[in-house]
Amino acid sequence: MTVHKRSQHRHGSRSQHRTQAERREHTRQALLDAALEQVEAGGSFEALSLRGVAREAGVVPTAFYRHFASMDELGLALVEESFRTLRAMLREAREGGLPPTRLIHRSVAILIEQVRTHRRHYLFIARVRSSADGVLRHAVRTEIRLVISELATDLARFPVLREWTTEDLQMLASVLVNTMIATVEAILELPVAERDGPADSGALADLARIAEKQLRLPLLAVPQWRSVA
Amino acid sequence: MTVHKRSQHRHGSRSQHRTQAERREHTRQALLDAALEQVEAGGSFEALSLRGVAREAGVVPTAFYRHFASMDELGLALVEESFRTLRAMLREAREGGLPPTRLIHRSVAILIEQVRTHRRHYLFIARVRSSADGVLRHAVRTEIRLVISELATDLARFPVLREWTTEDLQMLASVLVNTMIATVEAILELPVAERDGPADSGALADLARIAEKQLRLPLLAVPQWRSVA
DNA sequence: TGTACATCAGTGAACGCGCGTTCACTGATGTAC
DNA sequence: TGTACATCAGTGAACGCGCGTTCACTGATGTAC
Repeated sequence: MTVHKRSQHRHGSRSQHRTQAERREHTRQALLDAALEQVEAGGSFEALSLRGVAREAGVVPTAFYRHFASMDELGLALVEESFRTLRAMLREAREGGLPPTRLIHRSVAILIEQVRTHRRHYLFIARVRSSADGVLRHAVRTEIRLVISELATDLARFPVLREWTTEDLQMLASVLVNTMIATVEAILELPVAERDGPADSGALADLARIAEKQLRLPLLAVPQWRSVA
Repeated sequence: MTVHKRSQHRHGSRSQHRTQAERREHTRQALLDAALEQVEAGGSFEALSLRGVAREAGVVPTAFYRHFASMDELGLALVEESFRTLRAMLREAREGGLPPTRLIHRSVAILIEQVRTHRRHYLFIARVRSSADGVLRHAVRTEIRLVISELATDLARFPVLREWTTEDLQMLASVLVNTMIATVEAILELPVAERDGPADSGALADLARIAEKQLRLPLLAVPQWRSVA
C-alpha cells in the first residue's frame, strides 16, 4: 500500500489558484461542500466530525480553523448558503404572471425543479429544521418565519384578501408554507429511481398533483372566511 | 473525593424488585427513560452514546446489551412507546360527540394537553421524523402515514365527504395532520415560561387559536370541492 | 421443607479507534523599498 | 525591475478523552429433587 504524499506537490498545483485569497475561498467552499456531501450521504449535521469534513475537503484537520471556529459556525454558513438558494427560487416564483390557478401549478413545478437541482440545500434545511442543535434550528426556523411573512404580504395584495387581519393572513400563509415543506420532505424521501420520474406519471407526479390540491383547498375557502370568522 | 461503590449494595437494594423479570424490566425502562431524558436535555437521538445512556440509567455499559443489540434497537422501542402515547390520544379524541366546530376546538385542546403531559414522547417523534437515521425516520413516517389513513377513513363517514375519492380524502387528511404536526412543533419550541401559559391568553393560547383556524379553513372549502375538481 | 445446581442480569477490566484541539512549522504569495 | 522581509493558508505531530465492544466474572433468583 502506497502512502499518498500530498506534501510533494506545490500547494496550489492541483488547481489554478494564484492568489492567497482565491486559494482561501477555494478551501472554504470545499469544507462547505464536504459537509453537505456527508449530510446527503446519510449523516445528520450534528453527527459530522470536524476531522471527517476536513478529510473529505482534502485538507488537514487544523486547516479547518482557518475558516470556521467550530462546526456550528460552518453550519450557520450552510444555512445562509441554503436560504440563498431558496430565496432565488421565491424570486423566480414571484415573477411572471398572476393567473390564480396556473400560479399554483407553476409554483409546485418550480419547487420540484429546485429540489431536483439543489437537493443538498433542501435536505440540509429539512434536517436542521428539526435537529437538536438549538443555534442552527433557530436560524432555520427564523428564516422560514420570514418567508411566511413575505408570503402573507404578497397575499394581502389580492383583492379578496385585502380586508383580512394580519393574523389571518399569517395563518393562511403558514398553511401554504407548511404544505410546501411537507411536499419537499416527501420529494426528499423518494427513492433514487423515482426522483427524476416523468412529469405526468409516477410517484413524483402524484406528489405534485396532491400538493396542488392541498394548496388549492384552503384558497378555495377564502371567499367564505370573513363571514365565518 | 469519595468513590461511590455500588457493589457494596445488594443488587436490588435500591428498589423493591424481587424477581429477575421485574429487575430486568426495571432496567430496560430505565434505559428507555434515560434516552428520552437526554434527547429532551438537548441531544439528537443519533448523538446519544450507548455509554451515556447506560450511565444515566445507572448501569454499566455492558448491561445495555442484555436489553438491546444496538442504540437503533432502543430507538425503535422508543418509537413504539411514543406512538402508543399518540394512539391513546387519538382514541380519546375520537370518543365523545361529533358537533363539527366543537370537534376542532376539542381536538386542539387535547393535543395541547398531550404535549404538556407527554412532552418527551412528542419531542422524540418530532426529532426522529427528520433525522438522518433511515431506520428510525422510516418507522416514524410509516406510523404517521397510518394515522393519516385512519383519519381519512373517519372523514369518509361524514355525509359531505362520502362521495370523495380515496386520494382526495388522503389529501385532506394530510393537510389536517400536517397542521397538527406543525402545531406540536411550535408548542415544543415555546420557552419554558410560556409552556404552561394560561388557556385564554399568552403564546400557547395564540398557537391554539391559530391552529383551530388552520384546521377550519380547509374544511370550510369541502362543500365547494367536488364542483371544482 | 431443605439442598444442590442452573440460570442470567448486571459487573469491571481491557482493547483499539477516531475525536477536537494545541503547537511549532513550512513555504508560497504579497509588499515595501 | 530586483531584493529583503512580512503575511498567512495549510501542515503534521502530539495530547488526552470518550466511545463501542470483548471477555471472563459474580452473586442473587429460580428450579429440580
